Amino acid sequence: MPELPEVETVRRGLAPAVEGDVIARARVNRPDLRWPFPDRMAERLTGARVIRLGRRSKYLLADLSTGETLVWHLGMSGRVLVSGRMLGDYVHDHPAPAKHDHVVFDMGRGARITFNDARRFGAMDLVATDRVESHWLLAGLGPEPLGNAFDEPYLVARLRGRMTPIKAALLDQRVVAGLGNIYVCEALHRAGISPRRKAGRIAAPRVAGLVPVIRQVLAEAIEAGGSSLRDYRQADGELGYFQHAFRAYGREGAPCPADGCTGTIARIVQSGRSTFYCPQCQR
DNA sequence: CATAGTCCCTGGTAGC
DNA sequence: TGCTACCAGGGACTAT
Repeated sequence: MPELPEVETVRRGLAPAVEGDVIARARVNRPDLRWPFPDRMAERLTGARVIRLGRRSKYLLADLSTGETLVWHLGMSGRVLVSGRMLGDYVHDHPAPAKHDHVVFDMGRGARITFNDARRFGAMDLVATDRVESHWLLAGLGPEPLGNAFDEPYLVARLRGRMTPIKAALLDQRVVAGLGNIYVCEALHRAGISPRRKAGRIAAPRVAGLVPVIRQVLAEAIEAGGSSLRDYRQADGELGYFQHAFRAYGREGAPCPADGCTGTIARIVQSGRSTFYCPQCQR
């Protein structure tokens, strides 16, 4: 799935196709993804104007003229494709209907938005716009890593006393919202911190050092249009290219790219997921 | 509360 | 165009 940079890339690609436009017709091809869709979702979306397309963590948030907000998660394998016309320009032909095209929006200005999600871990819900922040999926999320609330004193305080490995702590969306397996591995590699170290046992200055590193790696990934491994694509169908900049993720057995390091990237499993790191320079 | 493990689902790939 | 095992970007739920 898309982690924060991928969702932000999708948001940027989608916004010009939908903001200010009306959902002329919403088609919902099945009753659920991870959870049942809200009652009468297609009817509630059809005719609504999209005021703004925002993002919180890995969630897209489409504020509608009806006073509701569409809360949209792409899960692990969710893809969003824009076809037809965007801002008066032809993007490309509508794709042939494909397996796992679960929700399709035909916009008034001629864009078509297709949400395809093979694994169906994605989700959509509708909530009153003035209560988005208390939606059950969003209420417990920690600060945005690129926002002002995520700073060195916050992270140090938040991890104090925690016995869980730093890898798991950074994946915990209550600590910081939007990091996933790839960018946690990349941030820890850049910071020179072992993913196995207990979060609360890392010297405060080193924890503090994670803050700018996390910001930097996310910013670079957004700049690159995200990382394309299997499913992820930008909204225009193009691949992101940050995967070519990975220093640790997916590089088991390859030489560590850190300056002066002669180590080899290793793969271990932590809480059931792969962690890639350099045992030599990440301590 | 914090933590670790399981499960949801499909599809791609490696190995036989 | 065989079969099987394993792996995958998330995260809620359960048990301890």
